Amino acid sequence: MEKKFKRTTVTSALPYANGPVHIGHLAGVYVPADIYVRYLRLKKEDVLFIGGSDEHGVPITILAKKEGVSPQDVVDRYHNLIKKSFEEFGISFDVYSRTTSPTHHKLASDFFRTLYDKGEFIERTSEQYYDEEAKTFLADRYITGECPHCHAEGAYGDQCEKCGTSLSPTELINPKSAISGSKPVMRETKHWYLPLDKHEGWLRKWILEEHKEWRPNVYGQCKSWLEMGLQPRAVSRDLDWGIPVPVEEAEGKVLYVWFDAPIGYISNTKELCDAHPEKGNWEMWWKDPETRLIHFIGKDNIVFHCIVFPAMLKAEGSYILPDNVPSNEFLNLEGNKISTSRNWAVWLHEYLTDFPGKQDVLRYVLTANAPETKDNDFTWKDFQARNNNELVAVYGNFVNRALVLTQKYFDGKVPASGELMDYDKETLKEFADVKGEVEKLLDVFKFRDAQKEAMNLARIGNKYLADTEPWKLAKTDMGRVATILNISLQLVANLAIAFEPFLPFSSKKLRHMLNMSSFDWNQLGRTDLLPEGHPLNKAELLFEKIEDDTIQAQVDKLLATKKANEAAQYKANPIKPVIALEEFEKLDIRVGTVLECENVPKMKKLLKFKIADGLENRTIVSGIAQHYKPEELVGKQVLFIANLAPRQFKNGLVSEGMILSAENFDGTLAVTSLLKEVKPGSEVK
RNA sequence: CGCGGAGUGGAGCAGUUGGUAGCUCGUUGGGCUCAUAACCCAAAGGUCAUUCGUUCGAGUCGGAUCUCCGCAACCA
Repeated sequence: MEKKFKRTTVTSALPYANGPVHIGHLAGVYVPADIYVRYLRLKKEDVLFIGGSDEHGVPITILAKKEGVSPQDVVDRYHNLIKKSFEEFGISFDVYSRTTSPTHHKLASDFFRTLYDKGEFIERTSEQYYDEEAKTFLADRYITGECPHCHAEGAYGDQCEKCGTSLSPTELINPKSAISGSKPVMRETKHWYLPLDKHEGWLRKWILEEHKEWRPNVYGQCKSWLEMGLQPRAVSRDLDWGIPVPVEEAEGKVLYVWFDAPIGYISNTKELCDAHPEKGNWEMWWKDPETRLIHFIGKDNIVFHCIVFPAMLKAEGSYILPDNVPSNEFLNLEGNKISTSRNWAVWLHEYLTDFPGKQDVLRYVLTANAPETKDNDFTWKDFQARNNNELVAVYGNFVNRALVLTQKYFDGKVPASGELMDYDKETLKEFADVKGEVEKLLDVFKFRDAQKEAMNLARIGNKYLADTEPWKLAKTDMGRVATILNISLQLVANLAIAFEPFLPFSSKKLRHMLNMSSFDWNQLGRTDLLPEGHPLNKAELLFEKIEDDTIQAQVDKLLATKKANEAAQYKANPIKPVIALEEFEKLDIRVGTVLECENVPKMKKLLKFKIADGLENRTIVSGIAQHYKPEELVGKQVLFIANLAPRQFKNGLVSEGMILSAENFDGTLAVTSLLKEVKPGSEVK
C-alpha cells in the first residue's frame, strides 16, 4: 500500500498575510514539511512542495482600514516579507505564490462554478447584521454588546468572554458594530452552502476506517466532528475583498476565505507547472491516483483539511484526496501562548536579522522540541542549551575532531583504511543501521525522533574516538591511526547526508569542507564516501557557542514588547450600573495604620495585617504578597472596608475587612493610601 | 456536564499493539586531553496527577475526580 505511489504533492498551510511568520508557524508546519520534502528529494523521488500566502478575508480588510491603506497594500507587504524570510530560512518551496494571483482567481472561480453547476451547493437566505455606516455585513466577532446572561459590556457576537457562554449576534443587548461603532441593522442576505451533512457517510468510512494511521490528535478531532454530525457551511460572504462569486445574482459577494484558500494549493501548483513544463502537468499532481497528497498543517486547521476540503474535492469529482494530514499541536513561547495580536512571538524575519547564519540552530531546536503529540514550550534557555550542548558539543565537535586530526597527521588527505578490528566493524555496523531507522521514522512523520537518530551518528563518532584514542596511537602505530581516521571521516560524510533534510545549511558547509562531490540519500551508511587520498578543504567550525548575553537580550526584548503591548492595549473597564447614595453609605470605609504585617505560611499570595482602626485593632488578610514585602507596609496608612463580613480562610485565619488596592493594567496591585496622615479609624466619605 | 488534547525523576520531552520506566539537559564521582573547557564512562534521582476497576500483569485499557492547555472568533 505504501509503494503504489509514483509521486508526492506536499502542501503546507498558507500563512495568512496579515502579519509576519513566527516560530509557531515554523515548528507547526514549515520545518517538518521542509524536512520531509528534502528527504524525498534526496531519495530522488518526484515531489512538489507547494506554499503561498492566504490573502483574502475580513481581518485583512479591517487591518487595511485601520492603517488607511488598501487591502492589496497590506497583503503585498506581508506576502513579500513572508516569502523572503522563508527563502532565507531555507524552506525549499517549489512555488510560493498567493491567493490574489490571476491564476488563483480563475481556478477558484471555476471550481466554485463547477460545484454550482453540479448542484453541489444549497442556497439559503438569512438575516444578518449590517453596518450601514461601513456599508458591510458584520461577522459575528465584529458585533459587540451587552451579554444577555451576565450583562457584562463588550461581549462578542459569538461569545461573552466574561461568563464564557456562546452567543449568537441576535442575543446581544444593544449591539454595536466593532468597525464603525454604529448600531447595526438586520438585513436579508443569500448565501451558498456546502452541505457537509450529505458527505458524512463516505467521510466516516474514509477517515475512521481507512485512515486509522493518522496521528491521534488528527483522528480524534475528526472523529469528534463526525460524531457531532456535520452541518452545511456557508461558502460565500458579503464582502468586497476576495474572489467574486461567479454566479449572476451574486453582486457584492465573494468566496468565503476558507473555501478559496485550500484551492490556492492547486492554483499555485498550476502556476508553477504552467511556467515550468518540465515539472509536468498540474493535473497530474492533483488528479492522478498514483499521486500521494500530503497536507502539513497546524491543529487549528484539522477540520478544514480533513473534512471540508476533502468534501470540496470529492464534490468536484476529479481530484484525489489527501493520503495523510500530519498536524502538529501548538508551540508556546516561554510558557505563554504565542499571539500575533499581543506580539508574544519570535518573528522569523527578526530572528534572521538577530542570528545571521544560524538558520539551522532554529531548525534544530524547533524539530528537537516539535509539538508532535502535545503543546510544547520554546524557551531561549533551551535554545541556547541545545545549541551549545548538542549542536556544538556533539555534532560540531565530532566533525572538528575528525578533521583536525586528519589535518594534523595526514596533511588534510583522507588516509587509507587498513585491516578492520572487531570494534571498527561494530561501529560501522551501528551507523549503517541509522539509515533504516531514520527512514522508518521520517516515513511516518516522526521528525523529532528521526533527528535524534541522526544525532546518534555524531554520538557514535565521539565515542569511537574516545575509545580508540588515535592521538595516543600516533606515537606508535600510524597505520592504525589511518584506519581510525578513515572511518571517522566516513562517519562525518554520513552525517552530512543524514542531516541534509534537517540542517541543510550545515550540510552544505560540511560538504564543502569534505570536498564531497556526490550526495545521495542512498549512499547513507556506506563507508567509501571519501576515497583514499581525497583532499579535504580547510576545517571551519560548523556551529558556534551562543553566549548568555545574547540569550538575555532576546528574553529582555520579549519582556519589553510584552509590557509595551499590555500598556498600549490597556483600556479602563466600563463603569458599573449607577447606585443610590444610600447604597454607598452602607459601606464603611476607614483609614487604618499598619501595625504589623507578615507572610502567611504556605500561602504565597497572602499577607496578614494587624491594623490600628482607632478602636480595638483588627486582623486583615490581603492577597497582595506578590506585590509588596511585609516590611514595606508597616507604619503606612491604608484604606479598608471596615464592615465587610469576616471571611475565614482554609487554615483558620479570619480576615476582618478588606484593604483597598488598585489593579494596574499588568495585574500588579497598588495599595491605596492618603496624601496626609489622619487618626486611625477616620471615616472615608 | 460544548468538543479535543495533556498531566511521567530538578527542567524539557519520549514511551508503538498492556509484560523489568526511557532520552536530552542539569547534578555528583571518575576517565581522557585530539577537540569550540568540548568528549567518554558511571551513579544518584520517578509510588508515571488522584482514585476505583479489568487482567497473571497497566504509564499503556475502562469508569470517576482534580488541574492545565487548545478549539468553538483571526491565528500553526
